[in-house]
Amino acid sequence: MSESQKEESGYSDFIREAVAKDLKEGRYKEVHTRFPPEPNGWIHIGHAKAIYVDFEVAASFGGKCNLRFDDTNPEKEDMSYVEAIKRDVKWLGYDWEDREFYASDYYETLYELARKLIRKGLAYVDDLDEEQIKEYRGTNVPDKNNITYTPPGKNSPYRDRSVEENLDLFARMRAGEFPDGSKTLRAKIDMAHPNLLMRDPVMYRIRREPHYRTGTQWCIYPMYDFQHPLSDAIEGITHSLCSLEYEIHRPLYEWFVSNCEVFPSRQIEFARLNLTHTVLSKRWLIQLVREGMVSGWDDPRMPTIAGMRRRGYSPEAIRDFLGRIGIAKTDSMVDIQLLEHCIREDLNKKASRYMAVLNPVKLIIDNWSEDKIELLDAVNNPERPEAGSRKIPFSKVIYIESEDFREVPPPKYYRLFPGNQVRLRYGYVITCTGFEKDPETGRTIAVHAEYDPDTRGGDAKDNRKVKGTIHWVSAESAIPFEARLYDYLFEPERPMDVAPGHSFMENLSEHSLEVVPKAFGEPAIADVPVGETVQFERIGYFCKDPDSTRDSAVFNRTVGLRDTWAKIEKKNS
RNA sequence: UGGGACGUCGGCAAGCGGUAAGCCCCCGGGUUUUGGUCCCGGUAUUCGCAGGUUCGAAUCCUGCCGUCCCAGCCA
Repeated sequence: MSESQKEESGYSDFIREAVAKDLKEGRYKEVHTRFPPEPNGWIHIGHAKAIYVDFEVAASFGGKCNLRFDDTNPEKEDMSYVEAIKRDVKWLGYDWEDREFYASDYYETLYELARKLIRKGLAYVDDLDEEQIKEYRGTNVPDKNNITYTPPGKNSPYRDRSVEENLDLFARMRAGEFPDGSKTLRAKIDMAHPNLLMRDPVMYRIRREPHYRTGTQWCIYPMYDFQHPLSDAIEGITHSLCSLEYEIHRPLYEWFVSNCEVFPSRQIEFARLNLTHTVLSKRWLIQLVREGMVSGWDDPRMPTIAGMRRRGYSPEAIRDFLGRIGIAKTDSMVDIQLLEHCIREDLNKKASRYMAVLNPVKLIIDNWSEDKIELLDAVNNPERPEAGSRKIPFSKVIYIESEDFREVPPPKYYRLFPGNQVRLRYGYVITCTGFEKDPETGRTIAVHAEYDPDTRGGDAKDNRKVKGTIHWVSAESAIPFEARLYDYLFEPERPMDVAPGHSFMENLSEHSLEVVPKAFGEPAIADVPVGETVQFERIGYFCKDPDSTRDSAVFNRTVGLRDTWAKIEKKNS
């Protein structure tokens, strides 16, 4: 949906509807959101949806969106992730201006707010260990095959310590007097609450782990539920948009807001993105990287922003996709074909056309003189005449795609076969006169044809119909390159649906990458810059990979062209 | 046998008491020097199910059923 349509149709999603209502009723005077990634991995298309929602909702109301690193777990976070996230958000087209924040910058304020809660008798230092906390919470009561959390929890014996003792203990926790895990600061809410998160949640834990930003300055770290609403408050966030799994955290979010008496941000939850044939969870992506199942975070098969960029996706196509899937509360699984449609649509308009042959077979034009080379005109982009044209050399021996020749044509095949006529794109109309086979393998090693001199450029002056047009590359000037043909990372639509005892790793596709070590391209491909996506006519879109060197190019297949012939052939078989 | 949410076409998703938008996929047909693009046409008598209210219900009420989330001192 375009911006103008959005305007016309009022607010197209429940979040904008709610925000508009808040503004109208005076609950907030402006809109201020935030994108709060944890710097513990590279961001993927699922985060892109959150970024899109956070930035675009704010923009719809003339508001701002902050970038805030939610870095309160020193064990997993580091600076390289911060840099990667910033680069990717920027690349997607979003600008947080000077509002780059870190939850770790709020540690001191957070600590003071925790003391405030202690003083109000709403927080206490607990000596229970991890196991005991779990036990006292009253969870883990199995029932048949289900699990029930019905039983109320029990109060910790340390729950009623005095304010003074709590203040003292908390200060000593900070000072490093107690070993890791020996004490926690807990909110005093209700151990019988039906919502488990409200059963005295942990606010601080002791962890002697250097933090990538604060170093060894702290040995106590705040937990998400305590830290997030307060970080939002510190930044004056009006709408704290997050995914559905935080719905159950909202009462806690509001408890901290009201008891700490801070700016009341409103948390609204929406469904996170799920995509077929891939996994969208940092935890699983990290596993793929660590176990070497992919070449890295930016492997073109990864649903990471960096992977998609390297694959050849454009930020425009990704944003278009994000706009089309909508924002709602229904758990959903979006067909990856919609993403592919978006990139094809974008690239169809933008990508320059070239000819390249992935699976070459020689075609010899017998009535063409031995050393004659002609330069022919080829249109750079039929969708954009202003993109101009280029010259491509034509000679006696050319390469064509082996699939474009059949000794015995299947029904409806209108490419090359003995006796048939076909047009060489931007070249001549030729007639197949024969072919040579390797006596040992039975494979076709060369095709013979004769050209019609009256068809230069591909136009048949008479009105004869030449149904087929095939691409080609002149052998004498062909530029060899490596093509990496990518396909879905996972075979099944839902890779996480695995039988008990099995891993999603078993669902990795065998043909997610097929390397063609020696494909041939027309001379002009040498000038394609790294990172640019082009179309190889009749094949698909390809992006020049950074692995390319001066004399050997690598092209990644972004996505193939729609292939109607493949469908017909499949139906006939 | 707890709590929180969600169920509209194969997949997303509008709809907000007045008689089921749109997009992707799929299937036909046309144009075409990419079997690409583009264009035209076809795809839910029905909204998880069952009742009820109403002149009128996907929209309101009641009850079922199904799916997801919550048992980190992760976020």
